[in-house]
Amino acid sequence: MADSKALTTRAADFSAWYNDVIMRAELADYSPVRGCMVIRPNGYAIWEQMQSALDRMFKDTGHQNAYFPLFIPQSFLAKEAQHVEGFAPETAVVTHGGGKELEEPLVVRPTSETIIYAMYAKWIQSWRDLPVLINQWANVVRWELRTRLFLRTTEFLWQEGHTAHATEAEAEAETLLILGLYRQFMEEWMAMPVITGPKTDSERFAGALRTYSCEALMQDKKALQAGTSHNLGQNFAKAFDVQFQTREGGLEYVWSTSWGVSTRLVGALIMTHSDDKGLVCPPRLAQWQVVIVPIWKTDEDRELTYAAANNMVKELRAAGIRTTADLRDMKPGAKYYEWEARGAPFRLELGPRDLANQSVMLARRLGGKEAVPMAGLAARVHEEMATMQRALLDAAKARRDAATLRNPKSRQEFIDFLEANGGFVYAGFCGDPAVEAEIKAATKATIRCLPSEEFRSPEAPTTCIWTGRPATVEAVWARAY
RNA sequence: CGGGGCGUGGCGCAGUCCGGUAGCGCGUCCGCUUUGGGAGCGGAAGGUCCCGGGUUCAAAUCCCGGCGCCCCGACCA
Repeated sequence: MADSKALTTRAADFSAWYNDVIMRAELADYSPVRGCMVIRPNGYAIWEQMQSALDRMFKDTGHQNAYFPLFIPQSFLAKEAQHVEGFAPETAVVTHGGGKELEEPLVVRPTSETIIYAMYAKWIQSWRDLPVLINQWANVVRWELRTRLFLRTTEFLWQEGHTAHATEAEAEAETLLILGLYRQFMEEWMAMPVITGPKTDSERFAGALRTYSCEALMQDKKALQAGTSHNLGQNFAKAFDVQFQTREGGLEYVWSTSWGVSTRLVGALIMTHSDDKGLVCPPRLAQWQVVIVPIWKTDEDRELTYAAANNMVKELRAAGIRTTADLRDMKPGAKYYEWEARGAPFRLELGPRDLANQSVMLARRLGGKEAVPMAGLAARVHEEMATMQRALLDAAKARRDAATLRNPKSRQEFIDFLEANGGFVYAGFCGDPAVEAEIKAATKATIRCLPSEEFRSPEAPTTCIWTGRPATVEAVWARAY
């Protein structure tokens, strides 16, 4: 009985477990359209929490939201050579509208640089118009060959920031500012530690000068690119003729950036924290931080516990805690299992015994149950949430660090670690793209990023792990999603 | 596109090898009893067996041809 209701375990089949968690928590479902998913209310609620936190951060740093069209004239994509090369193979193209063949096919945006720069060319004339700091929340379509719920779907939701600046230095500062915001969001809200740094040329965004990313490690020890921030240099400005008059009277192309995170973050959240009972969601992103389950036998107790539960909802909500009471007519045990699968951080069990004691049973999603007094409950819950938020980040960091190898002594140690353990490997790299490709072919591992200073090893590697030639940089390898 | 698996009430499956008029579990609805870790009993509703063709007295089952989805690779936020 219990077995048939249990999820596939992580140890048995990580990818089946991942799908089970999503289905059981009702985060998403497959749709009638291949590769496209339906984000169900429980999943969308997490995305909304992510959106509101990120949106606040963007606005606090001077960005504004806008909205650009879903359709892009096909010729626009072709204006930037690398961009079209990177995205043309995975675009969906509209050839007919209103029953007639279109004069020029319209591409369903895979990303919006091109149409946005077409507009920036109109809007930007003078140094006084800069910087332009715009973000949009949108859906995009990329015709991926193989899809996975949240991690890679044909259509996905994201935000894409597009900024234009007067100088190269300002553009670089913006790129790094956003990278920092992403990192802050991932660590402080998602409780997901990341390493940051520039990508190698082969992993760079199509059309960018430089791409920085946030890289996280999932519980199966595979890496996931969680967010990217691109310094586009003047590439798109030149392709779309976005010029401005400088303070000195000259004519120059703007320096621009773009950056984005997507609903993939929901997948990252799941694979970072969840367990064999289902979703584990950090309190700061949980739809319901507290779920109250009343327990009763008689009609009289039912009245009393429901009334107490409703009062408790009011009290906790007034204290800024997202709280709901589960008043369905089900056995309490059934509700416990359900809310655990859905990832509610805390459950308050409220029965006649608790009412008599003026206390309530607080059950933590991470384990442990204890009676706590009703007086001061909100303050207690706030403490518990802060503790859980910290515990999740610490645990994720510990898992990542345990799955990290620095400075392997030999090529064989490098290979063995990736084969046997997985995880991140920090090692020296000669910088040769051909070597990077060879390592990928041999080990399936790619360079996730060239780690920023704070992540680098205390002693910089001096030789390339693959060739033995002098290392030009330290790189982080992993098998990735 | 290569490899694997699967298409049967809302969901999960059995039945397919060896053709004989569709079954189980969960869920749903009604009633009674239950409710501090996945409730019990009784009753009820609900199916173009993915699609098209063929063989046959007879096809979920055999044959041919399609379509779709999932998983594993190559490509990618």
